[in-house]
Amino acid sequence: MSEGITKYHETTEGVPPGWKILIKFRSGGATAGRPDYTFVAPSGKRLRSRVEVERFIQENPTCGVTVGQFEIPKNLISSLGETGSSGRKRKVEELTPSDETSTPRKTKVKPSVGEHLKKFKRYSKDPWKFLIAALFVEEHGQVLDGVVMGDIQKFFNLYPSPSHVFRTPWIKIADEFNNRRVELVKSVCRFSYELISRDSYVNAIPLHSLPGVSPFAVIGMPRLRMARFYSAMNSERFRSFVSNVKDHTVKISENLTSKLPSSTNVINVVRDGSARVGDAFRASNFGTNITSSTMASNLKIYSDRMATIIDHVRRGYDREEESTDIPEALFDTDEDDDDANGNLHLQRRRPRFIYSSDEEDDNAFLRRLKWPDLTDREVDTILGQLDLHVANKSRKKSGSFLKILEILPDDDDLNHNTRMTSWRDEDSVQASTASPANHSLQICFMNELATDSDEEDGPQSLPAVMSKDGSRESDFWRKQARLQAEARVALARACHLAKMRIEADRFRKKSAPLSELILLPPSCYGHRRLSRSLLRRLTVAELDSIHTSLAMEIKRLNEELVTSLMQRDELCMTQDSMLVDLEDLTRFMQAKGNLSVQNVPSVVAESDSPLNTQFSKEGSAAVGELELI
DNA sequence: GGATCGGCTC
DNA sequence: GAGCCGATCC
Repeated sequence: MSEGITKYHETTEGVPPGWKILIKFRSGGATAGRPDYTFVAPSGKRLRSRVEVERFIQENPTCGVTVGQFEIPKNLISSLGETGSSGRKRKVEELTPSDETSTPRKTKVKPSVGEHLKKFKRYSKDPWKFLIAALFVEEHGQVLDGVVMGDIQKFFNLYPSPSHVFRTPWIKIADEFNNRRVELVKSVCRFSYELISRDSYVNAIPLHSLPGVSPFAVIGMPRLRMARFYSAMNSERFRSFVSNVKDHTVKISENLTSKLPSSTNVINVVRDGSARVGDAFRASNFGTNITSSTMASNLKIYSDRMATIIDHVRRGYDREEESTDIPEALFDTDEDDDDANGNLHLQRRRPRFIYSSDEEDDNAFLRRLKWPDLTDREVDTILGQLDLHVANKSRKKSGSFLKILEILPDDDDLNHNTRMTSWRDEDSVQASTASPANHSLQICFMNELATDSDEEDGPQSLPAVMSKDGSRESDFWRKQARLQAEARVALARACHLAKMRIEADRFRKKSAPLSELILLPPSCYGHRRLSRSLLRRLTVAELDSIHTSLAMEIKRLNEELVTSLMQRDELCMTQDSMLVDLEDLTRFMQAKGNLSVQNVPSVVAESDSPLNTQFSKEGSAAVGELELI
């Protein structure tokens, strides 16, 4: 009955003379062990079911048989001793972690859907893995099966962390899957790039506007959990925004208030558990939009928040480096997702801003980034504020350049966070601390408090030089010398910080994917540059769209360049005039010093920086007073 | 077009 | 779980 070479069992039972039945037990897959029957006609025609036999009879009425003559010999199946159910059970037990290859079919045995589900849910302990796995499922179809689970496992074996993806060209990853999942691989790469390089996830929206919510529904992942997942990823921003809305609604400008309804609605749907994944993300994203568009009116609130965020990021990163633990889940996987109140527990866990897997080289990789402890947006914000204040400096006499520089990160400075937090605080108590380490800060407040009168040691003592009292005058000179020394320190520091800033700018520009500069068509997702081969694959419409975007970007950059050049000219002129003032003042001071005071520290007034121009301003005031005498 | 496996329907 | 049929590989 059975043929030795093949795994076929052949019988003539249950079929008319001349016909036969081939019985084959499946050897692999989720349905391993299940028998397949093939009816073979005398002509050799193979039919897979009685339905096909019936169709065959209808098409060949002369064959002289009826469908009633065909019956699967059940007794034979059971006597062969290999039933579908027993086969499947056995195969499930054979499942091992290495149960995946590039050919998911044939040799490998795969678990049941239930097993797939269990395995899939294990991925939820790692947000990145979970999302990648969900994308695989989404791309593959509606239901978990062996093929997609094999591919997922294979993917994670090859690329166990986002940084592995980051380091591998997407085309190579696609190759690993015989280019069967090209679009998916692009999405995965794109998301991984973002996950590893920043703490906001622009591409979460495009990813999930694939019918991306469905996989979570399919596998029973409550939407709230995903909402929480995204909220946790962005929780600092999200929290900041919620606080803004809650605590500062009154203070927020009309412009911002006009945006509130939609944002708060989004938050509410997240809170009451009816949110979809995208809603949670958008809710957090609203926070960034608001800050960018209304920063001017809400600057203080925002800068405080930013300081907190930066503080958290920095501390988070430091701890990241110390820790070798496997990344913790962003949420409790075993708890009930929809708790009694349906509330998100945003505060429950400290978010992880920079993904780090358990591989050492991840940290090495992250260290290679020039500003690993600040996200692009934060750098943007800091630099944006810096630009704003540098631009305003020439117009506002109270603007303090050094004060702004204080908010830039300084590796040697452990106390930066404290100062960052209060850098906008007009009533800061630091004005009176004047610790030796805070030279530049002290100078800041010298400018800041120029009009105050309650500080004895402040610059308001400058007019004291008018006094004929010799001790007061020498006090003035001592102060001047000290301030100049401090200024030099601050200048050296400013130079260093400026270099850092330029480097950061350069790094940001270099690392900015093309998609951040222009609007790319969806088929370009996952690409960091427009290669020739990629362009060849695009349609004319897509190329036209890219061309338009590039033209717009070029125009914008040109305008930006012109503005910057004009600004630079203006600043140069201001600086020149201040230098002249400073020179005059120095000459005057030296002359006066020679006349009235014998023992005066030499004054070196070489100046090529904004700091000395600040000083020259104070000096000019002093000159004015002297001339009155 | 056969072989193989997934997955849907009943 | 059996039967049927689609999808995919070879």
